[in-house]
Amino acid sequence: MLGGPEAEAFRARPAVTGCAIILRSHIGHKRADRKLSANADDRLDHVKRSPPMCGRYRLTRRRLAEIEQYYGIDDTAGLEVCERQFNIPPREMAPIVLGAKGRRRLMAGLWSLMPPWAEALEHVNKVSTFNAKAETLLQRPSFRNAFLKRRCLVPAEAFYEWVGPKGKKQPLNIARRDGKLLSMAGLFSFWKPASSKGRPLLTFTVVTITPNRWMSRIHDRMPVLLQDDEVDVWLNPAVSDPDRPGSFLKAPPEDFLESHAVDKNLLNSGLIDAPECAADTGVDYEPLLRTRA
DNA sequence: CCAGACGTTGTT
DNA sequence: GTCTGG
DNA sequence: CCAGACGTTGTT
DNA sequence: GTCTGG
Repeated sequence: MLGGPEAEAFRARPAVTGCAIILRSHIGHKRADRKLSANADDRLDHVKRSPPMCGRYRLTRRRLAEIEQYYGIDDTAGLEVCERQFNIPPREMAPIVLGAKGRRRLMAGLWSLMPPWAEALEHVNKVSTFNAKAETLLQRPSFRNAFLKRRCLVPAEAFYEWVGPKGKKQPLNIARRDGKLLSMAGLFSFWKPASSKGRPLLTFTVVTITPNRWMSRIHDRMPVLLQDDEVDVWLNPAVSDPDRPGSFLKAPPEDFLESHAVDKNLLNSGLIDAPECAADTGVDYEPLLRTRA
């Protein structure tokens, strides 16, 4: 797997882009239909549209071999469309681990879950679906069936989180203390427009939970980070405790993670995808952390 | 019943 | 498709 | 997630 | 303020 042709394709991404660019050109192309829902949106004053958490992370190609080894991947597909590595934002393509039928596949997916009834990719510009709250997975039409039947892993070297007041936001790199890969709990779907005869688009979301004590200094949500022995259970719903399907949706141990400051000029815009995004700037962010109640 | 939403969490 | 709001 | 834009026409 | 783009 280490030096296979697909691995090569993954490393040497083509100059001419694939789906990602096509997707981007589709998303946001049509805006006329927003007028139709404007009145309805105005009435939803209890549903605020705001940025969710866990909205940026890192997964680099140089660790592909480790990814394959760590998850026991026996097949990879379409990874060349994953353009981002060091600074991956929502609605970009990124690799996820599917565990269907005992096989572990690493496939490129769009970071924003498309529900089956969505008519067009613009859906993800109207309804935020790149995070899903663990507490309400069974209640949300957008996530319920995916939670019951279509779970995945979202592998990450680190995720980024911001601390401090608006205008002075300081990004932090949050990773495992032991240096291993993070396994964020995810849900996936294969989506295509009703009229389309093309190949469906794989899409995914990252499940979030209330944070542990360590993480609560930084934020009031965190991604569900599966422990090594929870990965199989998550991927295979049939094995999950049927009475408490979400019993392993919990925050990790207090000593699981570590953090360091990263360059806000590189991270904040979302445009830059460079190796330096991971570098510790040495900035003292302690004063920016939340004071616990 | 029909119409319309369907989602996240920060900040003041 | 399924749920909520009216 | 944050940064940065924020617009129009017609027609079926 | 709210949406899109990356």
